[in-house]
Amino acid sequence: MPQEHKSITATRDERYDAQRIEQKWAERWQSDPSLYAAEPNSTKPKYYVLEMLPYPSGALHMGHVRNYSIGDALARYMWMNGYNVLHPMGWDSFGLPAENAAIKNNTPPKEWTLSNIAAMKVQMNRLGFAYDWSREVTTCLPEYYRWNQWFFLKLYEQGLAYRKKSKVNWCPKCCTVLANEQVVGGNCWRHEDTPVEQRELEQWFLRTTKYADELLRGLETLPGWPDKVRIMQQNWIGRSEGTLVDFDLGGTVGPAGSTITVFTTRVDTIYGATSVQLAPEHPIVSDMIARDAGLRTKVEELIAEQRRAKEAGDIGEIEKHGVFTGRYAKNPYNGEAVPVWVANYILMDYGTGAIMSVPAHDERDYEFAKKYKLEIRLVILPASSDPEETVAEPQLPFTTMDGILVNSGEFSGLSCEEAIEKMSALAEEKKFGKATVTFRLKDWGISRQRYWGTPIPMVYCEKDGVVPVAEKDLPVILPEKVTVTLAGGSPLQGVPEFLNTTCPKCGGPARRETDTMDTFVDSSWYFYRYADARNDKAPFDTKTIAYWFPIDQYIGGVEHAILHLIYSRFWTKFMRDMGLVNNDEPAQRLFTQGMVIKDGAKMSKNLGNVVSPDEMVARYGADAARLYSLFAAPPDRDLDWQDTGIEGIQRFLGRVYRFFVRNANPDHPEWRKPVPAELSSEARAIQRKLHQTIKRVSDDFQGRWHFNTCIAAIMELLNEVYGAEEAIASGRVPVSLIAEVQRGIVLLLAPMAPYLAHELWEMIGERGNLLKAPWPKYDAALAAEDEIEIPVQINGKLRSKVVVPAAATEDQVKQSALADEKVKAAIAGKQVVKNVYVPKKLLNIVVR
RNA sequence: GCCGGGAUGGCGGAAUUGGCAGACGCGCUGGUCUUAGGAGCCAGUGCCCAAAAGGCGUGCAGGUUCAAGUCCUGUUCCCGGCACCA
Repeated sequence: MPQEHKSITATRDERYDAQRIEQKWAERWQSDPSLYAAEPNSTKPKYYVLEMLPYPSGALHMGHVRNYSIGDALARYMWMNGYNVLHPMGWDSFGLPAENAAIKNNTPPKEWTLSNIAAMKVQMNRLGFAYDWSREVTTCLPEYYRWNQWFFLKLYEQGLAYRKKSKVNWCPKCCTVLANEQVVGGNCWRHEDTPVEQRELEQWFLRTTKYADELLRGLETLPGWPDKVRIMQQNWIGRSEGTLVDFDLGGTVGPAGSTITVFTTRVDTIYGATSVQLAPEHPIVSDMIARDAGLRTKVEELIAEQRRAKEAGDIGEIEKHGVFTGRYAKNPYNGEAVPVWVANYILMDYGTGAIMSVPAHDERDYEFAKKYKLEIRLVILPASSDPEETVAEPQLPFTTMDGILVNSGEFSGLSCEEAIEKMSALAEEKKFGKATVTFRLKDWGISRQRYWGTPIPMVYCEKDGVVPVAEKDLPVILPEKVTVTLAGGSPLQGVPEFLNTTCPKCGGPARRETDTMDTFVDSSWYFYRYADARNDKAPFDTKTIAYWFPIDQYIGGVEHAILHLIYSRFWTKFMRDMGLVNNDEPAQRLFTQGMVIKDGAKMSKNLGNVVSPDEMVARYGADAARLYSLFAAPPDRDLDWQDTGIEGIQRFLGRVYRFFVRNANPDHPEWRKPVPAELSSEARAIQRKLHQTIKRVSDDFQGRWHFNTCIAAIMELLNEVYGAEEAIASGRVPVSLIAEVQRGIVLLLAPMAPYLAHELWEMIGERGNLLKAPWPKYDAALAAEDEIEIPVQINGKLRSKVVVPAAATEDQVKQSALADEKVKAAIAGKQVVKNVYVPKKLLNIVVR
């Protein structure tokens, strides 16, 4: 036996040299920039596959390799299936790290960024990703960011961009404000150990809340998005239906008026309201403390407590404190005057910053009332199926909606749901309130007190106030000679030639806005620019967008589930309303790949478990690195990187290579002949496995995207032909079949290991472009088994297996089973109660 | 607290619809070729038992079913998101 396999022993010539092969093809591919270009006027169906663009930090990490390997496999697969594929790449190249590098190394941010881009582009090309670089987008260049400014002007015209003074999140490390979405558990999203401070600043906001409802409803039109992401966005938008109710204070307190409007989702419990609770920062509280020094001290304490809790990220666990203001407010439903309190658990930025407190039917109010000995009044009793039955007093607080109103005047006896409807209607009728909808989603604060970003195209004129820059004067160029520091305000304030300008309206002296835009503005629409990347008249041409959009498949990390993906959806809706695009949503399908981890933890410099893509490519080759990142786990799950795992993949690629070296014979007269219908059983087994493999790989590409099982299937096929090597060597397998198998392997491997696939394609004498070679089709008849093995269970336990022809009937299977020695022994002396036969799957004999 | 996701050999993972648990790969063991093997090739490898026969096995406890990793009830732990949201 060992002798027979002598020929499989590797010789020097058969060695798989990834570096040699990959260098050769990388050169060829780069010499033809049109290779991966999308066709402008194509009759083919379009397919837009997009991976999230990287921040040019200087080097790709394994998460990028994984993300882009998935996208590239899909793009290549779609090319092979005859689609006109758009597969672009770009650089999310504004942002703080460039400024930090500038401070540290005294390198201008632009220089640092562009050299990083150049380096990462080399990495991407070395990995063999098939991008249409003619559409490359670099967000930090004026050709791109001028359109950010243009969009800003459009938003401003429509009242969707506005300036307001408000409490904002401030990261002391970034020295800039952050959007709500960029605050993670009270900390900065980039500095996970840095608590965000609250500062009062005048800032530019985009009115994302205008689309709150549509952003929420739109999620239902996105079945191609992961449930997880949709649920996260749903929670983030936080729609809540409720009622606004005015409580009259009886006499004006100050500029904020004499009415406290509360928001409640449970107006049905209002007869149980025994106090009104105000957020410490409520304007009416400001009025009250203006005339009451004692109250002021206490309220300031509450504000401080609230601020501390917010900054520590545990506002949810704040110990409830409050203070009675000495005032009373009238409940418009029953005319009762209830005490007005200020409490540290009431948030100014949700609802109206004021609530009615119903201790009997709300956990928080209950806790507060217990502490301050406020009245607890039961107004809802649990619903009983039997109206005659006297209901026991429920355990307090009783918060479910499953109840009946009591002690609630004319509304007593109604169910909670009925009551909410009728009571809201009454409020509206009597003009002391109305049904309303509140959202958790806030407007997007986009001002950043940083240098390396898009200048906001506004000027401040002493005479005309806030004036937008004229469209024709765009772009407002970001100056390059700037001293970047991380102290006090935007570095642009220190650049007089930028700062000082003239008013677009009156021509008089004016000052430019020195804040720059959040970099999430850049990434909110970059994928539209790809479709028409060199347009200098408009951000893009609407007709071109209509052809390419929506994106067919977007692929990226789940960490963007809220931030980038909600802003992008907002931007699409605003552009649609402008008439710039026709689609309601940017991407039809979204795929979020799992993280790459090592030794059970996220890769990080601190842990020293970082795997470098460059090192992997140098040691194992790009194909191995790509294939392993597809093989080690299904793409939606986290991937545990194992160095021995990639070695296994490299071994597999070597086995493939050697099989081809030994058996490729394109000059053989039979190489291109059809495979004969009559085959030896050995040859037939290979043919069957080939067709089964084509089916399995195709199914996975179409459906679940479990590339790990695709690759496993190809490995099985290879193992099959290795097992038949002796039959091949001695001519019992027709050359035409070997040719078919080799063509099949190359085609199946082409999307995932393009370098080796191209090399082998050439080796087997193919001259056509593999990138667009048709994806192989399987023949169901050839994939079908002639004989199948049927497991035989006795009472549900596996006892034997019988081999029967694939077409065997139930009776035939039973007969062979009953003839089987093991089965006979197992049922000897017992009575067969019944047989369960699952065609082609299993036979279970139930005995007693 | 609420909302997702997960738990399968020594490891990564497979089992797409309730039908042979552990495909494929890693690791390990043995063999072979070799001056050598850290290359290649072949074989074995869930656990228990000396082996066979057999038994046990998909976080845990129950249940449904001829049949459960898969369905139902309860429960533990891990990961992610949200969190006095009124």
